[in-house]
Amino acid sequence: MLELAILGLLHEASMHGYELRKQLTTKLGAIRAAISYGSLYPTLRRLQAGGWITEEATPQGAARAEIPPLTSRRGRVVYKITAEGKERFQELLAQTGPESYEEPGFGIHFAFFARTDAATRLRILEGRRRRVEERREGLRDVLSRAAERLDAYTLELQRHGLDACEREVRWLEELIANERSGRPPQIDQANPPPGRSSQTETEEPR
Amino acid sequence: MLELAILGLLHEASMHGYELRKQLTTKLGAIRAAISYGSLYPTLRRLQAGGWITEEATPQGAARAEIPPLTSRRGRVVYKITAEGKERFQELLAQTGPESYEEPGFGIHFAFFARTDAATRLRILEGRRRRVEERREGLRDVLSRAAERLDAYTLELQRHGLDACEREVRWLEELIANERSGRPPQIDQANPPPGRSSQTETEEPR
DNA sequence: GTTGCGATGTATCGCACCGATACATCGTTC
DNA sequence: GAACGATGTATCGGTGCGATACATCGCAAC
Repeated sequence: MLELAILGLLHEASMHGYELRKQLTTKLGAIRAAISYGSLYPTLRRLQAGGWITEEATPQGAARAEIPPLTSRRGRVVYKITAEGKERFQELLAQTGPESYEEPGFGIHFAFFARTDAATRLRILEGRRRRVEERREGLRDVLSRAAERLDAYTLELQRHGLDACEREVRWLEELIANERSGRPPQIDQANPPPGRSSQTETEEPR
Repeated sequence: MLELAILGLLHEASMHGYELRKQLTTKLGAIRAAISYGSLYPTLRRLQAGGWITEEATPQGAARAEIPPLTSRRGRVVYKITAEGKERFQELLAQTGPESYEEPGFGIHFAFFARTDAATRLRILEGRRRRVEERREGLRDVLSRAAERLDAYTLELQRHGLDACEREVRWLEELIANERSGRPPQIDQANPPPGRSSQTETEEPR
């Protein structure tokens, strides 16, 4: 799941790990607190091993290779998505399985909807809705035959959960209606979304 | 975290794994879909190793030890909490750290509030509120200086997350007010919560 | 002036938990 | 009689997290 998010961000611009984490935190702030380095770096390693991303030369140029003997001088490592990585990103984007309907998978997919085709968007939104409805029904069941002798606090928790489910279903309904009406939010102000086609082709080094 | 939940349920009654999972699913249904066996059994193993729980004899009595040669005849294994386990449960219940303010820790603690002392309840509720408020502020920041050039879908996600935060803070406020007024939900109908002090002292075997 | 602190930055380790899978029994339905 | 779904125990690989370590830089306090 993290792979999708990282490829998505690196698709927009090359970055080093620290920056990546910050961007992930704001982009996915609604669905998870903060990405741990214990997840980030191993995932970067994995992506690198798969050939989806590569290391770029550091801003200081050759400096990094020059001073390995003492203190090892670890410079910032800038990661860049490869052509295969872009393909992989598209593949992951279009992939809809059960994990696209659960958190955090749903949230991550949703965060990249601007680069997802309309059919996939709809499939994911409907899949998610179904899931949340099931969850909602489960909670309703427990609450109705509350003979389940659950204490008041536990019941309160279920009530709050049920409320959240109902709210999310309504939210999803709205989004689905928007999608169907062919009026998705897409670009509202002035946001050329992924490609940044104009200007510099290569990232300026500092 | 699972340890707390399992000890809590076994505190109420001895059970085998399958039943435990079902009960966990309904008790914690509001905060997580279903507990995986890949979590449950290792945790039971861990609890057993720590001496917090023990295996009870299976209903069929000696049958289990008799027929190991062929087909190994795996019977149901009933787990029972020990005296040390009850102590451990109290200890975990009273323990308030950062993980008691995050999901899923918060939800699990909350689910056992009926057996938590009032001071701890209040501390957890306030800690949680603080956390959610921080999260809310973070989302507000991102949304206000939306110059963060996030696309419309990502913004919609943040908006939904912000809404959920605001709602939860209000919910927590209410709960905290209730706690302070000394009128916690506790036992509303007729639910003698943990001890089941009357009737059978030893669990009747089927 | 140095000292100490917070931000930037890379990285690993152990652990908790999940999803998939395997295997076995039992009762009911066709 | 066999096919299926519920009950039941258990493991395996993988993902992600929290804690921790280490290093640099700029700036504010003393």
